[in-house]
Amino acid sequence: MLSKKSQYAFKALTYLTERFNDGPVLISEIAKKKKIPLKFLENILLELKKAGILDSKKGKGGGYFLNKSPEKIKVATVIRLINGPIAMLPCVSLYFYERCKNCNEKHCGLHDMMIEVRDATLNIVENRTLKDLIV
Amino acid sequence: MLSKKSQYAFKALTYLTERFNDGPVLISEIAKKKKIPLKFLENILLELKKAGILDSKKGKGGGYFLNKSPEKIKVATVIRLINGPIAMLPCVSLYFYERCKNCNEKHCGLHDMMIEVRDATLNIVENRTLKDLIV
DNA sequence: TTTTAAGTCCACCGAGTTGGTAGAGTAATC
DNA sequence: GATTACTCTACCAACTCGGTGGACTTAAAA
Repeated sequence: MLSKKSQYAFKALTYLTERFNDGPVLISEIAKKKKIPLKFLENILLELKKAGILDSKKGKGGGYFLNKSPEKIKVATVIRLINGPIAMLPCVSLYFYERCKNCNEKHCGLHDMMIEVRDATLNIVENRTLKDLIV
Repeated sequence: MLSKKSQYAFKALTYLTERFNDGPVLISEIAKKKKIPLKFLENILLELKKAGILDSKKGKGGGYFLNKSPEKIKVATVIRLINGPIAMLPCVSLYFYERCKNCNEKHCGLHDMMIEVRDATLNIVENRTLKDLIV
């Protein structure tokens, strides 16, 4: 399951995608419209900014905005950033790989199955962007 | 990601699948062979027993064993039992469904995408059993 | 019938994560 | 210089995860 934080992140990003090219959007506006706790949203947006997905402007007329166009921000990137690994096991993760202690990965049925699951998931989330999330 | 508990559960179940029809297997044997902390494994096996997947026998010659044949125990069942929802969002979960507070589910791109992910995953884990995990 | 092997059960624990809040600081604009 | 709005640090409660300790119960064998 995606954490609440991830769910909030996607709501906020969806909102910023709809507002893309409208200039900076206030944190408070996003929080209000998307019903996200304000201070918690601050943390999330800051994290997204540090990762280069968002940028911000201080002072009057300031706020947050997407740093690239929505079709260049992959869903998979956001999940990995806020939620962590997409794979179900560390030993089948591409970005968070860890060797499996007690199976040799060559003859492990669970391993093989989880690779299939990972690929089926990646096939979707690697090929969708924020733009695909607005209907 | 599957929790460590889930990973241990699968290791133990794999072992019991290999030993199916050999009679009860000691917790201590499973723990040793699969390198799982003994007391933690106790909890896991007990939980699997309460769910009807395993059964046990007390006293000398006792131990744990599968309650049904391995090809009748689906991977999806074990994941849901020990790890929880398979879906990435509560609003697209079949067994742990919760209504989405801030999207109407009819016009939510994230929702639609996560249904695809769920189905791709279920297509694999609903059609595999413990028997498929041994190679 | 006593011993003993083995599972059962329950309480507890430390560390980390999640979800969230408070408030001072800093930068940009008017 | 006042105002606006993001930045940053610190903090918090609740929960989960991974794990332990120990008393209890059952059942079989001696």
